Amino acid sequence: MSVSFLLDTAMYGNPARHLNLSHQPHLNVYPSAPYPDYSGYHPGPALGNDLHHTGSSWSPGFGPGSREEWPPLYGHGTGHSLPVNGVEVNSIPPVDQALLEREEPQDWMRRAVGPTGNTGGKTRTKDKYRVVYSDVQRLELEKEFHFSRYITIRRKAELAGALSLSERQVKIWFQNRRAKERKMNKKRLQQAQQSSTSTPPSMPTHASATMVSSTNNALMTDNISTTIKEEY
DNA sequence: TTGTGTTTTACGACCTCC
DNA sequence: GGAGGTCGTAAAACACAA
Repeated sequence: MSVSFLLDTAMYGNPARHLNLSHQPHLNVYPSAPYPDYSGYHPGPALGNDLHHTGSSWSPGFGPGSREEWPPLYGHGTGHSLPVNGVEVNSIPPVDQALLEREEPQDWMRRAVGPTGNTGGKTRTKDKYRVVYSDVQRLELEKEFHFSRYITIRRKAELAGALSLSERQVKIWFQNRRAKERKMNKKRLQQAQQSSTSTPPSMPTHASATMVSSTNNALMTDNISTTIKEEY
């Protein structure tokens, strides 16, 4: 349990899951929910613990084109650090695998996929069908996602290095994450339509308002791909 | 426990763009 | 042709009610 709960409750207001931080001390790195409102995410004071994302708004335009000009996120010799609760802490050290991994997923990944990406046509072993990313890995991926739904080549490489994931894993994660968001938007839209047909028109709630906003975001994503590519 | 529904990784097929 | 997009899906991991 996990980041998903943290993020769900933080961003989606889903109380269904429970987080036991006492067993995951490393999560103290992120003691508070960095994204109070997922759909209506507005960077502000709440993002004080997210240095590399400050100064930009998470808008349907998905951030400034200057994103690539930022220094590498973690431990690339830049001395970059993340402020936590107003206290500067060292960047998440790539060498601290205990924080990054519940296990050593990359080991079996390398075995299963191999340097060429395939070992005889079957890429999934029966040992482990898939790995479970660590809380830190997922949190950092989420943070990046909330900055921009489409990760650039450079950021993908940086993030992969910082999180001990392959670039392919990062790419797939972003694809799955976008799919998740589309799915949620679709669900919200259906619920809104159902409620609008079954009940008399009423003032839009915060939820429905954010739904529309979020849906618009999703609808706009078709144009984002080209926008991001232009950054390269 | 266990059964069940949901979420999370990972992939293949297919499409678009350069 | 390669890279990366969506879409659909498989199966592990997980949450939770009974």
